Amino acid sequence: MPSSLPMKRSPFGDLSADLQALLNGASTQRPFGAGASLVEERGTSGHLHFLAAGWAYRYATTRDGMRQILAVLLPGDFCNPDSLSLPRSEYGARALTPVTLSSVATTSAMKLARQRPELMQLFLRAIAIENAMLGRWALCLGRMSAQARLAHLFCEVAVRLEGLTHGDSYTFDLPLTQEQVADVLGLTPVHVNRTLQNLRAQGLLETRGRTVTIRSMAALAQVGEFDPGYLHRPSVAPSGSDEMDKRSA
Amino acid sequence: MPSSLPMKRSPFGDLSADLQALLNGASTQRPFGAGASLVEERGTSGHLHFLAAGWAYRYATTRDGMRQILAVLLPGDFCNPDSLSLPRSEYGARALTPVTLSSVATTSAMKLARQRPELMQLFLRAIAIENAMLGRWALCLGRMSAQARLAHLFCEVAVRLEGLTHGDSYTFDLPLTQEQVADVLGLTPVHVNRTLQNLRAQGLLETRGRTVTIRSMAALAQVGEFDPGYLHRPSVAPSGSDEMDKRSA
DNA sequence: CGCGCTCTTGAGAATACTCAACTCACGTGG
DNA sequence: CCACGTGAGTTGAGTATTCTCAAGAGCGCG
Repeated sequence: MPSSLPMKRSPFGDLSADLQALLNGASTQRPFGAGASLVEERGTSGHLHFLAAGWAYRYATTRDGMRQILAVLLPGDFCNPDSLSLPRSEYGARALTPVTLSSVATTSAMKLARQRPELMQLFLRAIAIENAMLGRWALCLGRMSAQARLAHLFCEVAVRLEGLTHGDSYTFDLPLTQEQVADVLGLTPVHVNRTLQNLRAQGLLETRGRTVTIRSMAALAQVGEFDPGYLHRPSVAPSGSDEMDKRSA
Repeated sequence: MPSSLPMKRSPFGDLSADLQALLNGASTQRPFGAGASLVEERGTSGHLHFLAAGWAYRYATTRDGMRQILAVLLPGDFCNPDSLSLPRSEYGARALTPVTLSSVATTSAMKLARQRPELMQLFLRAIAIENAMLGRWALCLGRMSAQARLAHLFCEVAVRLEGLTHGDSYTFDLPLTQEQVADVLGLTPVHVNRTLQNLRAQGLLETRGRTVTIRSMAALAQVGEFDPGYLHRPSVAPSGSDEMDKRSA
């Protein structure tokens, strides 16, 4: 049931004409409820899923059921870009909020991509950015404190949302429970709770319900060693000139 | 200085004719000594580097100089596959042993790839596999014990080397110091040392100098929750039928 | 022979975890 | 309208894993 897409933008710049065509032409667009499974861990669905609306996450689990969230997915992200070249998905994906998913058979996507180098390059770029984000996250998991990881997460989400910034302060809704945040950070929910209280006590953050307010992005970025360059967003200065961390908490 | 490549195989299957052509035609092939910097962190070299011989690693660092190794690179791997679509590299790469590097300007690589869909798909697949490996590693860093991470690392390297297996036992040379292993695992060298002693005491491993012997891959894979499927190697059964973990330590 | 690098060991400390209980907000049904 | 149940957030106390600092042993190389 092709229909025109709500998304005009994506993290890869404006939604390219080719991608629009692919999604409008060959895709089915479907809603899912919060918590729904969008991609099966170790599944072989053969479909590429584009998150047209809503939040989701990618995760992997250990044998004893512990979960690591590998990515928080925002509108305009692909749920499983690697499905284009790998037969099976190594991770699962679930909806955090009600979502709208545009799905295309990977065969159709690749067929069009072979004809349109621009689309192919968009795919390549999408996976490369996933890579940069995962690499950055591995650095956080392996080498940064709980507090720094939490700060980094908030900074990243704030920047990716491109929320309206009032000066140096950002406000947004984060549809993640502390337990889910713990699964992103590789921590326990209890420890996330206490770390969050630290950040609040330092005046870096405020939370009311699911609404997060970053008091000073510069200060929080300092704590989380956050430099937005790795996101490769057109809207962010290509780095090198870091106006961001000239301040301290 | 084009010359014929020593590599006949790569992790992506036999080295495709197109890749051979690219590397033989437009590339410069250069040797580097152990420890040499192959890719600059945050650099913008504009070159794709193919590791024709030797070991290397990809890494990222924190502000205070701590290092996380993001990938161990073996012959046949690309050092920086994302250079194809991203202008700046988020990580650095260094040689672990003396290496031979085949380097191509990313513009040349992409130019050829636009003409040869097979090459483009090889690139896409290479990045997708990087992604799968990084995702798996994030799971290890976030949710697995020091012992499990170490076991996982040994299993992964053994499988990727495709070393000759004597029954269930693997032997290979690992040109990593314990400090470098610590940087892979997100641990301190001291703790790596002690964890290694644990694995040895359990009879899972032996080490003599840089030579590692995995006594029982099945048992070690059990400890490290290692399932080779995520490597997407042609030589490994596509998973589903796991003959690997029917045994325990 | 001595220097440097890696590996090893010890002891104490920090970070993060476990278990358990309690609060709070919210929605449902009696 | 209120009792109840549920899920999320919070708090406390004790524990475990991992880190830090420090020093010593082994080994290769100049």
